Formats: sequence, structure tokens, C-alpha cells
Amino acid sequence: MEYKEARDKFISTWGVLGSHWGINKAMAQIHALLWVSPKPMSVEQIMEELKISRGNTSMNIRQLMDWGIVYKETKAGERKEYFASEKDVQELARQVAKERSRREIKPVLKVLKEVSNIDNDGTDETKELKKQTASLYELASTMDSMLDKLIDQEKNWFTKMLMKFVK
Amino acid sequence: MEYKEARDKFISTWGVLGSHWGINKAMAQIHALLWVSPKPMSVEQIMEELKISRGNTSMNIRQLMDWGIVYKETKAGERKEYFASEKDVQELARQVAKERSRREIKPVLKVLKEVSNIDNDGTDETKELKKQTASLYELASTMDSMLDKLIDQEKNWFTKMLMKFVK
DNA sequence: CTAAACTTTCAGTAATTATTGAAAGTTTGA
DNA sequence: TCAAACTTTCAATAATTACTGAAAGTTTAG
Repeated sequence: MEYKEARDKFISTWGVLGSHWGINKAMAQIHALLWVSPKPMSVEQIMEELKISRGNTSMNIRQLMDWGIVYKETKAGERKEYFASEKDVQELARQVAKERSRREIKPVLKVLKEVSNIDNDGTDETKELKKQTASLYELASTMDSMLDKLIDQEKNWFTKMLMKFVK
Repeated sequence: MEYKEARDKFISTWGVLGSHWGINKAMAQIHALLWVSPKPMSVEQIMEELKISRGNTSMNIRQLMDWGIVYKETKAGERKEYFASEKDVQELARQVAKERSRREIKPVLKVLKEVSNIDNDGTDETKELKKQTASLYELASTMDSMLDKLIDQEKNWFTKMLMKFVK
């Protein structure tokens, strides 16, 4: 497999994976492109490589920056802006974990807590609702604590932890 | 908060969460409904509660059964079919982990392996592609091994493991 | 201050994904 | 074997989401 073919396969696979996980294709593909690019890229270059419009490129780069996994770089004496991906896989994982926790898990935990704490009126329905949302709350908060730890600890904590158990 | 309000809040939140994770709203909501229902429900009842069509209900129930988290139940002497959710939260997590691994992670691992193993032609581009896809491969396979373990082990393995580290 | 070089926004449109509902299919009891 | 009771399928449509590209906005060099 040649370089170009391999790279495109990676980019396209990353796009598909993204869309299975609620991340839009363009955003995932821009990330993939920068992830394997040895140099920062301009908007022009990204548009060109992925055959997407300027607007689309710009909006998705912004999202990637909001997620904290793509950075703006400026070359000395050049007007144009260049973009580069966070290159450390651990840092990437930390950052994604952090954002997903903040945006999705935390709000769900809040609801699960509220719902599982409604007054027990003695009916079967209420009992089951409380029980089942409480057990989901426990699972989700356990997982979220793990993410919090991952976010706070030094970079290799996660891998180290897994290694012990995965053997 | 009253029962009905609380339940609807849970169902709607679960629907939103689902759509952030690539699961369609109806599927997530049917699951939520059955998750907190003390009794199995018929297609009629589900349609009625969620205000969705028969076809939609039927197709999404099928998907939930494919995922192994909803079961068909038949009441003795009744023609109609009833559906019930897997109620154990650990089992739910195992099942979801298993399916996501099989459907999404495994195929990506395959691509990452292929791409990271292309011939090194000595260019910077190729070097970077190999390096970055290899590091992603490592992360993803570590995580996937964890899922495999989770899937194989007895129900509480996952929680037990987390407990040790989360404190 | 101005104009060139660049970036961002957003209304309109395209593409994708979800949903409906009626028709086709299946099962069961008589 | 038939028809009632139920389930599944799928073409048409609706709803959602993503994308485009031109216009508006911003920055900087002269």
C-alpha cells in the first residue's frame, strides 16, 4: 500500500468512526489529516486535501480547537494561519475524555440523580424508576470518576492502570 | 417532581445522550422506557407512550434485540408479544461494550494496523503517518483489551477494578 | 487611513438519517 | 383451510444535520 492510499484510508476510517460516535465526518477527517501531517496546514491546504469548502473547514477547525486537540500556529513573517494537531496520543485521549465528560456525562448524571431521588409513592412504577435510574447513576458516576482521574493525573496513568489488568 | 414527569425526563435525556453517541433517539427512548418499566410492554403500549409509529417501534425493538439488551416475552395464552429490557446494569454495560467493540473498534484496529505497517520510504510524511497511526493503534488496542476482559469476566470485574483506582 | 490578505459567519441548499403508514407477511385457533 | 390478530417490511416523506459559497468581518502592512 502506497503512502497516499494508506493516508486516505486512515482519514476515511477516522471519519466513519467519528460518525458512529456523534462527531461529524469533516471534523473527524480534519483531525485525522492533521494528526498524520508532519507540518501544520493552512485552511487552503485542508480544503484542497479533503475537497471541502472554506466555510466547512473553518467551522470544524474551530470545533477542534474548542475540544482542545488542534492548535493555531503562525509562521514568523507570514500572514496566514496554520493549524496543527495535538500529537500526543495520551493527551488526545485525556482531552477527549475531559470534553465528553463535561458535555455529556455530567449533565446526564444530574438528571439521573434528580430522577432517582423523587419521592417514593409506593407504586411499583416509582419503585422501579428509582431503582433503575439509581443503578445507572452508580455506573455512570463510577465511569466518570475514572475519567476525572484520567484527566487530572499525569499522562501515563491510564495506560499504566490498564496494563496491570489487561495482561 | 412527579412520577410521570421524572420518567419522561429520564426518557428524553436518554434519547439525547443516545444521539450524542450515534444511537438513534427512538431506539434510546424505547430502551429507557423498558429499562424503568416494571412489566414487559407490547408494541402498542410503546407506540402509545412514545408517540411513535408502529414501523419505527418495530424496527428499533429489533435493533435493541440485536444488541442483546431487550428480550421478547410471551404471556401464556396470549397472542401478543411483549418486550422487556435487560435489567442488570452490569450486564447492560457488558453487552454494549461487546457490540461496540465488535462493530466499531475491531474494524478500526484492523485499518490502523495495516496503515502503520506500510513500507517506510524514508519521507517525513510516511514516517509521521506510521508513527501516529501506530500510537493510535496502541491506545485503541489497550482499550479494546479492557473491553474484552470486561466482556469475558464475571459481572463485577469492571466495577471492582475501577473501585481500586477511583478512590 | 486604506486596501489587500486573510478568516468567519450564515442563509440557502444538499445530503443524510429517521419516521410513517399501508401493504405484505406470519402465526394461530377454530 | 381460513380469517383474525398480530408483526415486519419498505417506499415515500419528513426532519435533521452538514455543507457551500458569497458577503461581512478582521487584521496588518504600507
